[in-house]
Amino acid sequence: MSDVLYLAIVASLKEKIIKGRLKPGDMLNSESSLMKEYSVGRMTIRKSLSLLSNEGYIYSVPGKGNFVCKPEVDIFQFKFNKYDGLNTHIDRVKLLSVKVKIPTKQIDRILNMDENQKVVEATRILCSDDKEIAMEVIYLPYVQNQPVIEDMLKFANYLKPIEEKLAFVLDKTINISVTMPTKEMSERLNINQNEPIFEIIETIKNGAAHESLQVSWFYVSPKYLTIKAATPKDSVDKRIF
Amino acid sequence: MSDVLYLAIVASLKEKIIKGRLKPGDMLNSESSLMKEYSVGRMTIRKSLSLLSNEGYIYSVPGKGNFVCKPEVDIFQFKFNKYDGLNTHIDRVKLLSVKVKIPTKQIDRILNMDENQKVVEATRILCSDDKEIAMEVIYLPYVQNQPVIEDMLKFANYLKPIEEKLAFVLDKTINISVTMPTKEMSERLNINQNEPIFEIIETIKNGAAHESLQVSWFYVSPKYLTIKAATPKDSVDKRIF
DNA sequence: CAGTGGTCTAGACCACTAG
DNA sequence: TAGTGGTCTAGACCACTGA
Repeated sequence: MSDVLYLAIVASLKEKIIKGRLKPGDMLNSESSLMKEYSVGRMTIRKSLSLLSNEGYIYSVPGKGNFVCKPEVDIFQFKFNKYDGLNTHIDRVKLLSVKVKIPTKQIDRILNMDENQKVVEATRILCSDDKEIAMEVIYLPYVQNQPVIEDMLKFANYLKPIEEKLAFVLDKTINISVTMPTKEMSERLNINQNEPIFEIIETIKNGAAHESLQVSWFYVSPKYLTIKAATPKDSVDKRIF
Repeated sequence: MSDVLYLAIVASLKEKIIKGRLKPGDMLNSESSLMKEYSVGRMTIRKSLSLLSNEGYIYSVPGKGNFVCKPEVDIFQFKFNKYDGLNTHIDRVKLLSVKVKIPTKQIDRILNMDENQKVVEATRILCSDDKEIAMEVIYLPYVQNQPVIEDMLKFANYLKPIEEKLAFVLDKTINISVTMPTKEMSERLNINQNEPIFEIIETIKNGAAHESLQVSWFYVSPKYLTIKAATPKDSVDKRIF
């Protein structure tokens, strides 16, 4: 198979699992048995088991042994970005309004605000090729002496610098649902009032600081968005050891 | 921090990355430097680096060094199953029709069928609490002398046994979009013809055998489905070594 | 060429599990 | 008590990189 010992062992064990000779819940042979079976040192066996574990095939219980996982077949992954993930390219942003408001209870709960802290509410239209294709309402905590936020909000993906800076600790969640456009939306986005639109609620948090950065409501016609998701592949070739 | 050496080193390096003292693209100190820096053996350092690599913080280039990743902030993960992932519970299935047909070009391409092979087209209604809430059209390759497929299709999640058997090699993809119901659907599902519905196209393949098992069109009202997705957490506590 | 990461071994001690 | 996996060390050889 492979000229790398631990990969050959991985392939061999994986085959046993896939072919069903090892079933979910079954215990693998002990590491010392496997050492003899494959005529290798312990660390080589452990490297193989480690790879299988990372790929979701097995898990280990200290003092007992290594076991085949009960597989999960309903996990999907997809890549999505409001600003460059649509079927068309955003080339202009119209900033409709920027207001400082007292947050509603819902916003307050989501953003986990301080007492009496206000929010900035920004409403924007995203355009592609001079057509208005999406609308979003953004809420972010208002901090006094903030840098000129309005200039910032004129950029479609104004969070990009922050995202790059905080990338390793960013927690994002999105809720995707469907509604009918309000009158304003249907006029703005030039769609029929009985054509459905996606409603995507996105929250962005700094997971390390447990601090909410933003929540937004994003509306776009299904014309411009399809969610394509797939079961994740084995995390290939990750460095172990 | 931690009484386990490699975890303490992971935490230390992770902090440097999060705090920005190590930026994307930067090279980490070499393994031998890190050995001296933390006063541990090489394998301990490598175990730490391995964990960081698995969690997407770093990658390594043989002959050069270990580098901080350019982070990916737009990957989302969610769990979804047509049959137990809705806002309500499916408790009955009405099998409307099962036909053997010559596949359309689209189906033929998706299922990658043999010449002249036919498909089974099954149409089903999924009910919850005696309301008809979802409709699906399933296509699967027709093989002669097949076991009584109609009995099977009366079970909502009739693929479950196959999924469990093939779990480790199953590739699923779903496309989520939105349309308006056809006349039949709106009558069947008792929804207004100008209420939108989710259209979910799912393909299921055996990734090991490169064999397509099924493709289906699934229709459900947004009332019963919201997609909730989030950025994946660090793959916690995976066994390495 | 020296330095880097990749693979692999042999051996050690520990905490945990089960009979 | 014997066996299991978890952690850690010291040392070896390799292929690859860049000066």
